[in-house]
Amino acid sequence: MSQQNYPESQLYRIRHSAAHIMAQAVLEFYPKAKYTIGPPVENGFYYDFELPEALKEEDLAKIEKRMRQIIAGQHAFQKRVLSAEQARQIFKDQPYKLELIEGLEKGGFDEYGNPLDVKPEISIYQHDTFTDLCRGPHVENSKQINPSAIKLMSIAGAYWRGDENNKMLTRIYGTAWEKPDDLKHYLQMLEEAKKRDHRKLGKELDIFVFDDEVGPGLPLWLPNGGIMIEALEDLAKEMEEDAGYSRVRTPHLTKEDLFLRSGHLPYYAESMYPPMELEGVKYYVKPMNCPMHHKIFGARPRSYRDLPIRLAEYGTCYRYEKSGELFGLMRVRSMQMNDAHIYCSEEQFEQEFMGVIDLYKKYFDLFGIEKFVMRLSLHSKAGLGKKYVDNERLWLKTEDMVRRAMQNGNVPFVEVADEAAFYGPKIDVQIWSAIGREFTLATNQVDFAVPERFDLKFVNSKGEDEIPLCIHRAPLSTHERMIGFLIEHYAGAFPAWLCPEQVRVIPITDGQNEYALQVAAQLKAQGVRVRADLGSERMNAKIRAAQLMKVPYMLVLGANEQEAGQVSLRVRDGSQQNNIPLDEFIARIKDRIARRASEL
RNA sequence: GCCCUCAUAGCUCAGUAGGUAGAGCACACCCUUGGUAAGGGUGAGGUCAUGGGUUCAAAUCCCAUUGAGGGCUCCA
Repeated sequence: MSQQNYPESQLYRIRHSAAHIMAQAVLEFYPKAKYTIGPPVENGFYYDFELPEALKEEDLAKIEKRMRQIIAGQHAFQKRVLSAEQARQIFKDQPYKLELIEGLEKGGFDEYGNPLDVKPEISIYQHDTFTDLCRGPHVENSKQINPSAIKLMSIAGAYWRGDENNKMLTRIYGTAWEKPDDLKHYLQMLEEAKKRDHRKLGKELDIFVFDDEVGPGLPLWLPNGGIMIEALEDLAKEMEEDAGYSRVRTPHLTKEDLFLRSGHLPYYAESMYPPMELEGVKYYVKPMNCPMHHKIFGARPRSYRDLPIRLAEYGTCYRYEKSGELFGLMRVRSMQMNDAHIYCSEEQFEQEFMGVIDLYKKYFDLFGIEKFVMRLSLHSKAGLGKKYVDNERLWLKTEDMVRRAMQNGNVPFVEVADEAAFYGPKIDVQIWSAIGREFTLATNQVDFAVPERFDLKFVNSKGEDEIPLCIHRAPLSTHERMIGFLIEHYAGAFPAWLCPEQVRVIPITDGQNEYALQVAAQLKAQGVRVRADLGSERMNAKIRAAQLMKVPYMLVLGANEQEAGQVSLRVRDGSQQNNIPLDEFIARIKDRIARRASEL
């Protein structure tokens, strides 16, 4: 992200000032509105209001129109520094502003709640009839905003100070650019992004569906999705076998006792489906596989000679995500996780942890994933005991172990507080969906707490019992999120090894139907996923159909090919190679698939 | 869960002064036998998400429920 200088840029000023102008317009329409904060954001700005009545989408047009009038007034933006007392006078009818002033007076945080080293001065910005508590910066004059380069985008709800216990405010999102062309490009880009949205492509490519009677967040994988899942599992199986993992299998249900012991119930109960009770025993559907793997580790006495023990499973889990949190395949309620738990000694930790990072890299190279950020997710003192295991010393120790391992391995990462698992710090791989929403794709976590609760131990070289560390990892995420991501990453044009249908055979006339079936049968015998299109459409229409389904290889067969035992190849990119001997094509496609090649 | 928006045929969508539904694609059948992104014809398909209400009359207006979308909160 080259946004380092964003807060100093003219664009930032334009957006910040546009936010003020929008607030002025809103206050003119709703004089009783209370206004809160309105910062620039990545592609625009927003402002949060408490309004006396619900704002409708159609109201945006009139607000936008009024904004253009205000801009045309060529108003200067003037800053004034003042005392807290003076500020309180000015905003005496604005409770949110008074709360902000109080915070500024106390120091330590700016008006958005970000920590500050020095106590901030209190300043206001004024233009036309509107005055806001604000540290700036702004444009000098509203004429520096191009009225044809702004647009109000949407209305949303947002909790005051981002806390769901607070009142929900009305947020208006807008976008603003230096030139009208920039706005146009931005809007076009949004349209393009929608085309690769996995929810749209997933439907078009017959990969998955949701059904009202099955339930929200519970995807049904269609045959094409099933093939992709198996391709990913084959990949994971190979890679994990090479990396010394053992595969295990565990049930979807367990008694309550297991989650009481693991500590998940108090921390995690909200995200779990409620228990079912039979013969006086409560059972839960599992939201994660860890406790079962711990039980497998603990099922036998372990020696330091056995370590590290790496237990892998594509485990199916169920999490009760709140209804508004569901998002296509990216956030679901049933998921199959590329899970594994590595039990190791402290001395083995760095090598094992970085072994997982290496696995990430291999996968990301294979998929050509370049836009991601590795995030060291740390605990927060404020959440100790509530969200996190209450042991500051072990938090600091394990966080430092991860930090040093990453540094020694020269792997770039960022650190973010208050994002850890309840049992330890982790490296999360952050990616962005087509429409720009951020997700954790893969994760690599340290657990310094739960092994002890499960009484897990191994006998060390001195003959003493020692508690192992546990690494939780999911490089291929869940099938749901991974496939959701891959659909968008490839815009549906998957490499051949992942494609549900790898070859479409297209006879030119029905005189070649027989030959087409023969060719398809030969490919199928070699393990290639192939379909012969014997419909009564013209060849052109069949090619179009195959292109729309993003089939990588089309074999066009006419009388010439049939006579010579050849095929004419049309590749998904539109290129053609005529008169290839069938054997040669089979050898070539088998090679591409076996190598999981990205080229076609 | 909360705020806003939305819900018409398998898909994409028309249907605003309330008068019991329409197109294209896909599908089926017939004709067409064609060289690299749509050949032609015919036909089948919807109790307009569900449940209430207003009205002589509701896809259309009102309420509730369910589901979806944009955000917030929360997370693989």
